[in-house]
Amino acid sequence: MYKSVKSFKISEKKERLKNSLKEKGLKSTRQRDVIATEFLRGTGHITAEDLYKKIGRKHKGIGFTTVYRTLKLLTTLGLATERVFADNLTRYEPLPAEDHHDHLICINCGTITEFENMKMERLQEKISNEFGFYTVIHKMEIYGYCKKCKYHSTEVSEYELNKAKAKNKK
Amino acid sequence: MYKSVKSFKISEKKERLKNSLKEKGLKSTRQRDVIATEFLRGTGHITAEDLYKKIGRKHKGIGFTTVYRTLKLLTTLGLATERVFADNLTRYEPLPAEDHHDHLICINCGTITEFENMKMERLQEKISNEFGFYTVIHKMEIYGYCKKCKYHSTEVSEYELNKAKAKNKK
DNA sequence: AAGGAAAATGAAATTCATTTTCAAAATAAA
DNA sequence: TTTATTTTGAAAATGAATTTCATTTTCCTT
Ligand SMILES: [Mn+2]
Ligand SMILES: [Mn+2]
Ligand SMILES: [Zn+2]
Ligand SMILES: [Zn+2]
Repeated sequence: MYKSVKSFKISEKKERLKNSLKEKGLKSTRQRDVIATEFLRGTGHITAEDLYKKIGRKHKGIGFTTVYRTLKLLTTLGLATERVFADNLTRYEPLPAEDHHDHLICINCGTITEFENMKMERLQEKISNEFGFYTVIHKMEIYGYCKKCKYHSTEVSEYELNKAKAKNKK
Repeated sequence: MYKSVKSFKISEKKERLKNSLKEKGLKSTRQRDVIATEFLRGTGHITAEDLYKKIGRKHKGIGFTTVYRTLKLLTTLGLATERVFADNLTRYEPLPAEDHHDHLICINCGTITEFENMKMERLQEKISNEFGFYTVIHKMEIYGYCKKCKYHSTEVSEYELNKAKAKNKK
């Protein structure tokens, strides 16, 4: 039977999750399976809140707390990573991604584009060394207008708008 | 009378503040003067909370809210800028600084070191362009162990410790 | 299969930095 | 002064993140 590359990777990760759980004396549950599956299927950069909503549409009775805790768990187990961009929300993306990467973030439409640049990595390391630093992680984000939004930037930024909405909600 | 370069710059900035206030129909107050002075004297990367405490020692009766609002005001007027590092606290530093700069942050002692690297700036711009982005700002932070802390990292991170303290306070 | 210990769940409560509210005080123009 | 406008600051509100705890579920052992 045909199997896409992506679904293969997902099942591989789910296998890894299952093993890690057993190894640590933790339990496999319906909730963890649903949450992990839905999360790993996604394109990443999702908040616990949004994943909770996404799941809520298809599956009944999975609480926000469990989604939140499962994302934390996946992070602990090396299957996810946390990202905090300028809107100060904690987002998660599946790991291991192709490789280390940084982000371009559109302040109009919120689109997040990933990039990887070895020259940049080496330069960062060089700078770090110059100051006698030992680098653990780095964060590199470029904020601006994406290709699509570049020429329409007289409108109110949807990204800013979302922040405003988030504030006014309820 | 002798005047240091730095105090000259501070009075220059305070002059600018005074003018901006008048221009916008805002008022000059004792609080704003004290807060601006104390802030501009500092080395930057200070939270509203810490500036409030620092001021509290010398001057009586300046509320946290006013410190908070004055830092926001200075930011609006282009005399300060907000920075949010991995501990998720909003810090402020005087502007205009020498130039645009990025940060090296020690995850052991919390020391923040500034650096400026033109090669890095150009490379970022190049990457942005490749994706058709129009760059507005960028964020580049390197987290690791500083020169001092590099060889003592078996101890509990003071940076982490502060986060813990912050949590347990009260 | 039961039994039982340990872990997981989820609604509700808590935390904590940030932001807003509002009544009283201060500022500055007339 | 007088008066309109702004500022102040204590207290309240906000909201995302985290914790609590009673109940339920898992899964290991008889
Ligand atoms: Mn990413
Ligand atoms: Mn700085
Ligand atoms: Zn866009
Ligand atoms: Zn250090």
